Amino acid sequence: MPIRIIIFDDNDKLRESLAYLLKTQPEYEMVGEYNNCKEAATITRVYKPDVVLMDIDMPGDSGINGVRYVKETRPQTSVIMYTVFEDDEKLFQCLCAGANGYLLKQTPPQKLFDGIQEVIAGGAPMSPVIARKVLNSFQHGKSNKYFLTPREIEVLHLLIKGYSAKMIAANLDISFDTARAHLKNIYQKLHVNSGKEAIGKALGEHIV
Amino acid sequence: MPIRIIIFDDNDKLRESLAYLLKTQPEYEMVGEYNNCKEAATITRVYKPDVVLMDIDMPGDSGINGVRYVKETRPQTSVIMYTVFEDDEKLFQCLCAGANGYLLKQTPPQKLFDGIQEVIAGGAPMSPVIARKVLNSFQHGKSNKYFLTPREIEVLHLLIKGYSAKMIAANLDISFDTARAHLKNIYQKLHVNSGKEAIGKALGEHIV
DNA sequence: TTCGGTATCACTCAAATGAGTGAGTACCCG
DNA sequence: CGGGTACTCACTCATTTGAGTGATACCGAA
Repeated sequence: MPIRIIIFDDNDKLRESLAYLLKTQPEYEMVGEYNNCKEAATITRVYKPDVVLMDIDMPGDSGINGVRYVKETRPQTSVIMYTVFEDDEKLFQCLCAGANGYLLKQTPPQKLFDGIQEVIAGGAPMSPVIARKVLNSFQHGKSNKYFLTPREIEVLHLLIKGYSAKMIAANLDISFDTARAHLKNIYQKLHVNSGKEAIGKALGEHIV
Repeated sequence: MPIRIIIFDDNDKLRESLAYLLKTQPEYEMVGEYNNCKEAATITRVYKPDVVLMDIDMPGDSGINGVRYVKETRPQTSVIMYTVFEDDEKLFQCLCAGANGYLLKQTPPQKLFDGIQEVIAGGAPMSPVIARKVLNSFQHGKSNKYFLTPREIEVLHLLIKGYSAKMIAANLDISFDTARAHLKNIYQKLHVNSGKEAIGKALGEHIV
């Protein structure tokens, strides 16, 4: 059974030649090509594609919204971004919108075919420079610019898990008042005045 | 100039056969292989490898610490995790520690070679299932599987910012008790029983 | 029109929390 | 040895919070 593919790209020449290229391969079936993604939801619902190739820069709704339309309508459809942008902002917006792959337009056709196969197999094809950016985004290690002591970090971890002072005391085998003392010190160091603020700050600034 | 490679893996048989395999390729130079990563920092400083293949499950320091040692000592060295684990926890710990790639041990040799070339070229080789996990981690698509109402989402946002019930009431221009009523409903829907837990759950599960 | 959901508000009560103050022990480092 | 830091614990006090109960008003769907 051929892989059903739809392309959204406002560059007519590129889109058509890409469609032509895919049609020459027996394992793919082009079920649609569009120069905008306004109707992406309807199109997806009607044609049930296995794979969608989505450009970003299109008139009207951008491809970032296009991803949302497709994934909200039919989550099992794999969406591969196919664009010239290696801009961080757009990249992460696409990923957050649920894109399953991200290939730059400089990708040679054979690699594009590989990517389609990979995404069908449950993978996530990415151009090397993109994959690197994605992994780099994880390297924001705990800074600890607030000079929390080891014990305070332990307490903060439990606090983030939603533990009350009493539970923290029991968990660390210290007295209730000691747990509260640690919490007070943590709040001072983080310049907050409640556990809720501390949790927000800790999670937001990746302190832990 | 050959690519200088070091392997850390406590499986002697696998490590040695891998080293042998790499030695047969003229473009690679094996400059070391170790069954633990205790001295990874020193080894990295002395031998200046271009690429490090790092297992996770090793006696003593785990490969996750190994990544830290290598990247702290010599950031320009690329570290590729090479392991059987596709466990989420370990995966993201490795990425946060600065790994530049993540290949499962089931990867055929040719793909491993490709991965080494890719990482040298500035890419981030990942096994398909890993790449998919990584991209999935970005899909903060507000799931709202807890059926929060629009108003409750507003309240939750303020709660996450550390606002007290009184502040939420003032901010939304509603009474103190109404704000508390919304909070109580939110806690019920999230199956928690404190604001701290709600914040933890909301941020942890990317509800908002 | 009735029913359900949402949003609003009020009251009570026990428990938890934040803030302040003080103090003892242990350890490392100079 | 002395000083600093971390960790521990106790007590008070006002405020906040979670939980329970009940009520009113609006709106859209059945």
